Amino acid sequence: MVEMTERKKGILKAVINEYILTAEPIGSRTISKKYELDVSSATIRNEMADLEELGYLQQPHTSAGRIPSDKGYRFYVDSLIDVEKIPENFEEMIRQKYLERKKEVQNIIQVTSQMLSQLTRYTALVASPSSTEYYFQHLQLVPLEGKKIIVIVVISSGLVQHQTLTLQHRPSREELANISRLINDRLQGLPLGKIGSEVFRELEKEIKNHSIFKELYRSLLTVLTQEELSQEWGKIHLGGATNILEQPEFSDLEKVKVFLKLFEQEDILRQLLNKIPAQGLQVVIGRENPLEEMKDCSLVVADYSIQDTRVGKMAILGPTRMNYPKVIAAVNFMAEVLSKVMREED
Amino acid sequence: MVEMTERKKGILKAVINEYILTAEPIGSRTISKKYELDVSSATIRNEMADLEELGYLQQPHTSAGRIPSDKGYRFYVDSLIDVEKIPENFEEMIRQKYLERKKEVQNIIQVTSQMLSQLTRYTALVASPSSTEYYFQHLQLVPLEGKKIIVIVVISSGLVQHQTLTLQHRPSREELANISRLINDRLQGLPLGKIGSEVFRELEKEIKNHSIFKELYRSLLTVLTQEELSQEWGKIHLGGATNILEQPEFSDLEKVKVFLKLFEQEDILRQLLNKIPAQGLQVVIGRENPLEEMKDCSLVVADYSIQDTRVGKMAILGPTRMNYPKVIAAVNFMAEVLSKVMREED
DNA sequence: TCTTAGCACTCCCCGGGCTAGAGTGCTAAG
DNA sequence: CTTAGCACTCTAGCCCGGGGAGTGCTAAGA
Repeated sequence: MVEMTERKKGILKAVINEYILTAEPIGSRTISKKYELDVSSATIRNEMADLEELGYLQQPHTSAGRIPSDKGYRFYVDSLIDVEKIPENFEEMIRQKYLERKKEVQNIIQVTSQMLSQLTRYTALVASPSSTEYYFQHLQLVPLEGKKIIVIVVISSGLVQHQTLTLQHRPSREELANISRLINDRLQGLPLGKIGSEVFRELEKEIKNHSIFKELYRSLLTVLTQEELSQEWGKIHLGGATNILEQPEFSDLEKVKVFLKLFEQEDILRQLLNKIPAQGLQVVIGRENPLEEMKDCSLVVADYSIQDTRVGKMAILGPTRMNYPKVIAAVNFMAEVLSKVMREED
Repeated sequence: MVEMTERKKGILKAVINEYILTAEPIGSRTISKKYELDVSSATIRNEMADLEELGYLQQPHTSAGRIPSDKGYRFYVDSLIDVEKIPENFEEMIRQKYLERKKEVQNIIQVTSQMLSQLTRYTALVASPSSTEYYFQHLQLVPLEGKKIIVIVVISSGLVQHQTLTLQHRPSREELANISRLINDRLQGLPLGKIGSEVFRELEKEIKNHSIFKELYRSLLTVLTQEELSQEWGKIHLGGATNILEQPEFSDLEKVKVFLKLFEQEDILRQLLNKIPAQGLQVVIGRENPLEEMKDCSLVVADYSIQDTRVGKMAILGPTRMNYPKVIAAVNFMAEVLSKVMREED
């Protein structure tokens, strides 16, 4: 019966570190030379054969070096990894980047995805905040030409949703002012999740004399309902989508196609992130992934918060042979910085 | 001295049509067989040699068939092409698609790029309206928590720009109402192009007692200045970016990389479209292209209008060997439909 | 003078076979 | 238990030659 020993762990770690760098199968000679383990290549060979038997390593073919298996990576991530440190001054630099853009949520998210992909050289996915924790702040009805009005809803932390609407007749300014005052009084401060048809029914009683309300109703509901909001909110920003092309494992055009097609379908990406129960930091390796297409990929996911409430996720997508120490550090770091920045926003 | 004849034109057209279909060099036999020109392959060979001398065709190497040169495509597009017809019922289908989404400008543009890429199986670029022809409609200042307010500007045809702003002190509701009324009175109906620092200076005199104005000033200017607006307005929507991968000329991964990188840089795409003086429909072939990277590509560009004013452009990007009859028809068609839909919006 | 059949020639593509090199597993000795 | 040595295996890269597609030229026919 083969068992795990400290030396085996050292060798496994060495193999994975080396493989992360080179993307080539690693032979016993390389290990015994580069890492001072003070044993000969023959010994390493024996140990590697054991590690293969244990399922941590595998051979692409006889007479080639070893590469890590998913199980090997898993063990590495769980027990062997030395997470990198992010240089002190990076936070300042990134804050600078945030300041350069208007402090709008969508911009912040976009900057985040860019930074994350630059930091890691992989592809970053960042989901904008999507949460029942948002609350209604202000409704504004602005008349346009003719019978059209624009419905603007301001939600906490500066999120704005708007929609144009054509009414049956041209509304007067007072009419609009009245109705928006009524609605504002009733809804102000309510969490979006609690705004349902009951609230509207109550409202309808109060303002049933305004025929506009019925027309507004549908519009408001769509603007406020999560599904509609999620168009903008759960929105996934991709950063460095083409970075994945730089990885040697994607030198095959067919594979690349599959991925880029995936990237074009936002809803799939959204589902992907949602399926992963990120609390803190989570690493999903190879076939652990919910999508078959991603069997050669890993995801490093973290969530970020506004005021201690988890509202969104971010992830790095890269090949299974990913620089985990670096990526884990980067994702952790960005999640923290983003959470801080979001808090300051409020 | 070799001269162009009707028969040469026929052969050139046949070669290009065939090459568009197969992406392989075309031999004389193929032409004499598939197209009933009633001459033997030997005659075709002579004619093709002439066409090569004239610069319309070229040979990848001796003893291969001919492929069209940029000049050949140019002649084809200018003089030989039979533009395809778009089926009658397509317009209805596309209108349906428009209706499915909220009738917001950004959504309309997105749908347009999707449709265009589906229609052609190439990559579509659609620039959102960007124009001095837009005019100011309404300003709204909404207080958020603390010292923050949100500045919302509604521009003609329902475009909305907004930005959050932190003031020196917490503003009162009346203060905000007053100042926005003053600004609205002054700016209402002004074309954005005419809103410059002079207007603001005048305004400043009127409302100098409101200390808020100075703080607002910068914010308003950025919201209203084109450069800032162009963030959203000149915004390029890509449709079917990965379609370009389906083309055999992009089976080389290096080429693909160049393109996908390009697609990630919106400003470059914007410049690209701006450099092309699209009035009606324009075809840019191969090296005629302003970007070196695109020497193997063609662009078919058209502009679209709102109320007879050209406000934006759309384009199809594909390999030089592109199905011009189809693409030209599609771009023309979508530009027209979009112009119609935009008009109905107002 | 233009067209066409015939033919020799050119060049690419593709598959087979061969070699060099890297890495292994096994054995036997330290 | 470790290690040196060795035979073995497998791949990547290279060269080579044949088949095929297509050409240009020539000379004969309309």
